[in-house]
Amino acid sequence: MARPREFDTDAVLDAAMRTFWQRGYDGASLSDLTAATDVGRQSLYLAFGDKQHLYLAALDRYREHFFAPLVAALEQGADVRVTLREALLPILDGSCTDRPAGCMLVAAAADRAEEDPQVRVRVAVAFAGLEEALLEAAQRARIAGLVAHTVDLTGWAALTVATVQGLSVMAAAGTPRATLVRALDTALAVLHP
Amino acid sequence: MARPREFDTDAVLDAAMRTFWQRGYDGASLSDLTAATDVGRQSLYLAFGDKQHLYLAALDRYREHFFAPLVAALEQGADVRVTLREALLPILDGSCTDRPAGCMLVAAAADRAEEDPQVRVRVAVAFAGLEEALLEAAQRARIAGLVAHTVDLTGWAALTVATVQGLSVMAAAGTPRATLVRALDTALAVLHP
DNA sequence: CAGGTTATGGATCGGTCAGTCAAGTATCTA
DNA sequence: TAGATACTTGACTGACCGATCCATAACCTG
Repeated sequence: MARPREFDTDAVLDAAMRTFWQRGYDGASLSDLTAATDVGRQSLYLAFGDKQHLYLAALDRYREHFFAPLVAALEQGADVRVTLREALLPILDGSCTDRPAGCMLVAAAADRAEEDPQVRVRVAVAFAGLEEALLEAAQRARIAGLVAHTVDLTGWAALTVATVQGLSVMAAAGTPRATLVRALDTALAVLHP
Repeated sequence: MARPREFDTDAVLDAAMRTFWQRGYDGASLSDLTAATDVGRQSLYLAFGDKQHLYLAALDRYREHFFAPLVAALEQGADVRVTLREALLPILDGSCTDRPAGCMLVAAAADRAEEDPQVRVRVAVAFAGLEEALLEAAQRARIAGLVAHTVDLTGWAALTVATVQGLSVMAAAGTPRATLVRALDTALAVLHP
């Protein structure tokens, strides 16, 4: 060992994540990243490799901190409608000032998946996991009599994932909150018995 | 008058539209655009102004040629489910080789709306129009007894727009066709009486 | 045909990008 | 304390970006 790092890797990764989340991959320049992290160019390169790998690490951190908890809550048997609504409302409006609008994984799908296969895989795996968790949670709710028997739950899970993705894009694009919330509530109301 | 243009403005705009559609605003460099249109740099600038205005013109052309026909079909009383399905299926898979995957207006929302207010307005107006057309078409279908009385049509219209946007993003990101079609069909099935 | 006007194509501009290099500095181990 | 090791800093590289300049070519009008 020799001279230790002057920065905290987790904090730097968090700042980088928010920069990518807000501005996208191309929109976040190395200058933006060094400014946001308060870490020099070369130190970033030594610690994380190139820009692509820093982005992948930031995306993994996003999944771990913001996406996985939603999936975990669904898997642990939380109420589908309550869980989804609580998880998504902060995404939909700009009122949540501690984070950028929209879902970073959806943004990654929109502006990075086509060019970077590793991003494509991460996005696909994440949303496949969400869809599966939604399906199983809805099936449990049906057994408990909380969901109508006329709803095709497989289709509903796919529909809900697509809706969440659409809501995320339009939230980041500035669509009025009311429209987004109405769409979300309808998707949840479909389940009503 | 003096020397006339050597190129057809419509054809050039069409090529530029497809280039922006496929690669996004930042991803489409002027070199890409001159290559795709087979028109020189300076000629593009004289004919369309700068890159931003060329993009706006391309976006308007997209709306006119690909988006407006869907809205018009809905307004003219075509069957909601059939019209939506026919319009969206070509977007969802890569099998439609005559155009890039996904909806250009959704792509514009994702990667350009935040920076360009004119793009934001165009996106908002277009999807507000789609939502209104969907609502009115569903209301007419309900009167004709083709739609269940238990569905909140206002919410369904908002939900469907969000779903379409989500499908578009994930189609462009390479999500398997089957998942996308299932989500679309479920959104349409919600209307069933 | 002459004069004016516009389109074209190539060279080039300043600026920014991701990424690298090298010199200096701080810390650990022996 | 000496030397090895690793981090930091800032200047720098080549490539590409959007945009502009300019000389030339093509066309219309009078």
